[in-house]
Amino acid sequence: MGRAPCCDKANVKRGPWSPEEDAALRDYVERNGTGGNWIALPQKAGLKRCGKSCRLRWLNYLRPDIKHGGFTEEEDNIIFSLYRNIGSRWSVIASQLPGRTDNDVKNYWNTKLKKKILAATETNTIPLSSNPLAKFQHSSPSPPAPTPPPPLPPFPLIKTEPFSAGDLPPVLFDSAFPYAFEFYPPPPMLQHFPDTILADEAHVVSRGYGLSPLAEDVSAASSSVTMENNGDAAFFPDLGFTSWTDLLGGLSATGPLQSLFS
DNA sequence: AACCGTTCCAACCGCATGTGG
DNA sequence: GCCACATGCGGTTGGAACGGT
Repeated sequence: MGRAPCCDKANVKRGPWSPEEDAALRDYVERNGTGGNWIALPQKAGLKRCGKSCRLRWLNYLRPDIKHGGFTEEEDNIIFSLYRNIGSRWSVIASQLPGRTDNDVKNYWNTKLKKKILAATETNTIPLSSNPLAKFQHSSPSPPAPTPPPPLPPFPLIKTEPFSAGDLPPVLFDSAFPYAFEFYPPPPMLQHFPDTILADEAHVVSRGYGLSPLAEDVSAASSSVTMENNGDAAFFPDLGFTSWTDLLGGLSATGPLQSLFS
């Protein structure tokens, strides 16, 4: 037996919302709030819609703080950096873009930003090594590898215990998202950490959540660097890092990253 | 003007997760 | 711990708008 549907599809309207429906939903929510119960809301608001549909319409379109219109260069950078670091976790990415929804960000990425990044890579505006899409690109004229590498585990893993501001250096802490990443496998820059590594904005999540590994580099890094948990965060004793202070003390930032460290 | 292919985004779907009894 | 239900989330789709021929 399958899961019961969230509503009776025969008796609910589907498809695009009319201005009248929008007005009814907006009026109801502004007067009464959601009441924490979207399932009951459409009936109370006089709408022949599924509660799920109402929720989506409110969150993605009707909310007063929604920002409509094109994405800025800064938003592009944030999406790019976060996608590279955490993948398609659109709700997390959207939470860092005031007024944007996960649906917005997802659509924007799929229809525009992905192509923009691919184009930038092809014109060398973005180094291939920094491109989260590099693995999808052809590397002509060399033929594809005969055996594809095994799938990588998801990364980074996010600790479930929240941090407080004092636990981490400011560059790695944001009160809106008080979690640290436990890198698994370890970020490849910890193998080499050239002085310029952090000058590349793409290597650091814009809001300072963590240092990002590259999928393409991960398997090599994981085989040669060991990692251990030191309290709440992951460090790399083989490389001489035993704390965040050690780790950050060995790194320098230039360009757009200077503001994060100053 | 008509047709066709592409782009874009709102909306849907189903699974995952959270929560209360 | 189990179950039922509500909500959250990411992937996918449908169709309107747009541009080219």
